[in-house]
Amino acid sequence: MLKISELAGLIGLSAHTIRFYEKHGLIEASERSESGYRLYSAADINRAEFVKTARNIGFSLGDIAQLLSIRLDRSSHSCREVTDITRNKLHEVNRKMAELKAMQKVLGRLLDNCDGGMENATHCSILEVLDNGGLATPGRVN
Amino acid sequence: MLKISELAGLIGLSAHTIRFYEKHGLIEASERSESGYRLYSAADINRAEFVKTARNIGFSLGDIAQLLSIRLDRSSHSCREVTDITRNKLHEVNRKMAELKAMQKVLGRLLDNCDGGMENATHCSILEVLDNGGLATPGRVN
DNA sequence: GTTGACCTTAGAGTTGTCTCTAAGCTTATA
DNA sequence: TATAAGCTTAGAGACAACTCTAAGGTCAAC
Repeated sequence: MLKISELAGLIGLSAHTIRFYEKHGLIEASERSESGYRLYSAADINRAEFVKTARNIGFSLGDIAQLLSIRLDRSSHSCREVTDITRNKLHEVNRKMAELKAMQKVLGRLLDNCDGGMENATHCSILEVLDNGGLATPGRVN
Repeated sequence: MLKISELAGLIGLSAHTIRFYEKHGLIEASERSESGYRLYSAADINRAEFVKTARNIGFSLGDIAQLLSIRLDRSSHSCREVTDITRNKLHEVNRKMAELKAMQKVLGRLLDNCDGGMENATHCSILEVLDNGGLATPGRVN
């Protein structure tokens, strides 16, 4: 049985974060010492590692809560439920990527068209673009 | 001179958001009516549009505050300051993109290896991966 | 002169994920 | 036995960027 900071060291989360996850139902200590310290069993550790792994991949705490409830009773959930959660996450990631790509493109163009020298910003092309409502016409390089 | 909801309609922000931006120094109404209504001049409108454009591109409110202070007195700032802000933003976007790409890759592999059928999740390969600390060995397709 | 849309303010609430604090026990070490 | 490190709790604070509410004043139209 591990104490909270031992678990924290093992899985690479702070004790604070572990308590926070506990409050949200993600991690639990199946026992307490006489003095009230949380004690983590092997099963608790596995669960905590599951949480950490899922978090590393990028699942939200809400996603993880769902995955955990499936994991807890695999036989009464379908594999499909798991792939749905995963697919939704992938879609979310794809959406964000698309947004970031658009930003990347615009920022890149802004920089391409601006020399960025130490002279003053009176004719800064980036400020001009911002003043004119954005890159109205697509840049030369598409 | 426009009232707040007129400005809101013009630039596509809510009146709430405009007041919020004002509180953060991004937008201002250079006049007030006798009864205290905000009144926006052409210059105010340009400024508000600048803010909206920068926001659309993805600059944070903090970035925009900096850009505005340069815009307000272009001659005492260098073009370089503007490109620095832009370049920092681009780096941030690149970092996030890299994170998302990693997530995309892992999520894609998880889905590839899981049939996601309606049978129960006893042998769900995604749960197994999560239980085993992630995709330890790189998948076949690299 | 009344209705209804619009305006004002200060301030609270939202979402997600922590992060920290205070005040007070417990345990290990010297 | 003294000290430091570690544990407990409830609850506050941080961050970004809104979003909304309450309570009330103003204005245009009919």
